[in-house]
Amino acid sequence: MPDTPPTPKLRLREFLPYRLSVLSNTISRRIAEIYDREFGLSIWQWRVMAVTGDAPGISATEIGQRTAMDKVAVSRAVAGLIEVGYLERKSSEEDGRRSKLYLTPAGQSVYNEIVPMALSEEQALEVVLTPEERAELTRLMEKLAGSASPDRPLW
Amino acid sequence: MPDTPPTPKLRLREFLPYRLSVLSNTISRRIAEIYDREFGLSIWQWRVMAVTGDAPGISATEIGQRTAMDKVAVSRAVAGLIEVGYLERKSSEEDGRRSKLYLTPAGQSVYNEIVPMALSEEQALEVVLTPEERAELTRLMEKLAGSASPDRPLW
DNA sequence: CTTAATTAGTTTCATATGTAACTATTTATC
DNA sequence: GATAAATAGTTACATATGAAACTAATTAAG
Repeated sequence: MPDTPPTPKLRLREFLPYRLSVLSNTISRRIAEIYDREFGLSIWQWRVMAVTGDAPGISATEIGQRTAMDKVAVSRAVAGLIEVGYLERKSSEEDGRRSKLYLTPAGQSVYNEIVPMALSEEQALEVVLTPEERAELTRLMEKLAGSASPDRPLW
Repeated sequence: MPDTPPTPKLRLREFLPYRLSVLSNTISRRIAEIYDREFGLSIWQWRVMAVTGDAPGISATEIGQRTAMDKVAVSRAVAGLIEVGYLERKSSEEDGRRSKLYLTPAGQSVYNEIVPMALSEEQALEVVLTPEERAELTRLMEKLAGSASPDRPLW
């Protein structure tokens, strides 16, 4: 009678998907708290502002591609930002389905404030790493990203 | 009249919190899909099973600490697992508030099946990294985790 | 002891999120 | 050029999640 193979050990704390998730959530929480407290923005709204500030006239679909958000999330974030007056929508001449998005002056001003804060948060986080380590981390994350979704766009 | 300082550039794709979030979500999604399809388990339920399998008799509060889940999430995951018959609750003799959790035979059997799958998913993911790179990634993530929450328990 | 403060865990309620269905417009096919 | 297929974006609905209130049991303080 054959033995049943013993169940291998798994310790959650050493399990990569778990460790990544906890780390990412810890960081996201911290940052979300700042955006919310300082500007009343959700992470999603902040992402939309970030890419719109970087590429004025961008469409909702493009925002989705650049932010890894699905179209419903983009739609909601955009609606909220228009509501509070940070974003403005113009419909595209060439394509009536599409709309082009722009920061309003108020939105631009929030953007100008939030970007340095975001960058300084990132730096505060990365301060424990040497420049070489940061580069290495990026490289390793890229490798993992490729492994996790081989069909992912290469940017 | 002083110039206003120019807004520094921020590209979301190069922003560490964003990159981490996208990577983590990509991986979590993939794995969640497997647990759900194969065993009808959510990520949270799987985490509870993982630590209960590793430490039978554990309490809900301890599960929360080990899985980075809040007590509401633990409570719900445990309730669901008891419902489907994978987990059993005994109340503690010493402390009437506390309850001790155990995998049922059915739960143990799912556990025995799921652990190898989880480990092999992890390996499939990490296959693009050399052992040295894996160690380095762990080290860098630990550093970041310490930076992100300096008060975090040291395990 | 008796009362207050703490802790374990659950329930409630309000909000966030994802999937699918929908509208409007554009592009492709015949 | 009419009709079908595809695309951009929104809406509706069902479920997930988090914060706060709650219950029950234990521990601390007087």
